[in-house]
Amino acid sequence: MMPSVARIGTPQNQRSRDTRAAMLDAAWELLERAGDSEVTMAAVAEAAGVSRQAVYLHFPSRGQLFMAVMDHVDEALDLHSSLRPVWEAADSLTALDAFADHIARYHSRLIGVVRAVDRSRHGDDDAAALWARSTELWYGGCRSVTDALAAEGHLADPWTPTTAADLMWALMSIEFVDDLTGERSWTPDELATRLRVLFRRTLCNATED
Amino acid sequence: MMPSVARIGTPQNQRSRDTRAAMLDAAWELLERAGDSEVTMAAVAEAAGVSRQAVYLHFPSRGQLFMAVMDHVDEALDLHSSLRPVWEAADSLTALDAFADHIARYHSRLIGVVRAVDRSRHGDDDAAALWARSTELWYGGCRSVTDALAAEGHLADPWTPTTAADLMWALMSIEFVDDLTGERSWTPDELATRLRVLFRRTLCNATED
DNA sequence: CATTAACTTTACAAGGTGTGAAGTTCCTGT
DNA sequence: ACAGGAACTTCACACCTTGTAAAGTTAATG
Repeated sequence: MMPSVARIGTPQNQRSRDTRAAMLDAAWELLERAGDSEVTMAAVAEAAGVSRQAVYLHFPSRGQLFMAVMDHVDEALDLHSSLRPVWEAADSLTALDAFADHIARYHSRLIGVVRAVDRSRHGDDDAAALWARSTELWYGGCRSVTDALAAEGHLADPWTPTTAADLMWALMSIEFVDDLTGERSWTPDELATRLRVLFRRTLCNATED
Repeated sequence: MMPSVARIGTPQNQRSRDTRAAMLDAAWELLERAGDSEVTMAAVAEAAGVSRQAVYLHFPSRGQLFMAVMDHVDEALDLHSSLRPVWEAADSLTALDAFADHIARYHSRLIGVVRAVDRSRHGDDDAAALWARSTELWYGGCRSVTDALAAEGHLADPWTPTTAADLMWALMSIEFVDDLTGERSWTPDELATRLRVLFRRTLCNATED
């Protein structure tokens, strides 16, 4: 007989799979609507229509819940298809534009979740690990684009593939996107257009096509 | 006889002024060194060499303590002198460069404090008010620069004084500065140089002086 | 129809914020 | 010199959060 702790996160019958999804949806909805300090385990449980303890049957801690929400959201929003135009771009300048679009349109929908993971990353080692993994992934995307830019001779003067990737990575941070789409009320489309301008002018040699 | 609550924040004799400063310094030091969730009232008290309750004699809440630290830091770091080159610049392009320097050199020293105020801004109405005031001030600085750029005909095509100020304001956010100086290990000087490049190329017509 | 996973309810420990009140120390003014 | 009071300490408490524990209930499954 397995100890009950081994079941956490992997319940076996149908009933629980629904409940787990309900919890993730509830947490997601709460995170996008309220500040993450208001998204307590009790609030998530109530929004999902279960008891507070039931949440702990699926997620060992608050931080791990948020991590699961992040995976859930990546799947629900189809991260892979949002990035496809970047990888399938014919040339690096097109990839750069596609990356600006990805940041503006995808990241503006992750604000609550990513912020929650960020804030629970101190003290929760698993959340810290997920954060590191995400950061690496995101930075890797930037780096691919800047490497391509450099290879095609588009990278302008003071920049190296590394420093250019650093900048792009900082510009895809949640706070940056949230400041502009939230506080300054830019629409995702406006953000996309202006990020394209920023990337092309700041990082690339003047070709203006 | 005044009720004792009216004394909070304005003690009257010498002994307490020293203690208050010690608390502010202790909180500042802790905030720059540790994550803000570790900076508890007890930790601040211990670092300042007083009891936890003594902190409440000077600051009614954790949020208000952080607000006071922010004022304290602005004074200690001489905010006004850091901004002087911006206001005294002969032309708007020089002001823009000076603003990039200010962001890189000044904001990189505010990271812990500003983040703490940001995070205690939900639930603490006073912290929210201070945040709004700071935001307005910072945005006002950006707007002055972009207005000057527009007046002198330097503002490039898609930008208006408003949207350019929005962007500059987002680029002076703590997270952006922290991502680059912390995670990506840019020095403040490197950040200053690269922000100048970004601002000049993204926002200004090509004059390249 | 017995088993068992999933869920509920209740209880609790630990640690944070903020309030309250009594006691101590030391400055200050008369 | 000494009374008053401001600043601080200590102890105690209410309330909220996370996370653990255990016993009871429901319902799917074999």
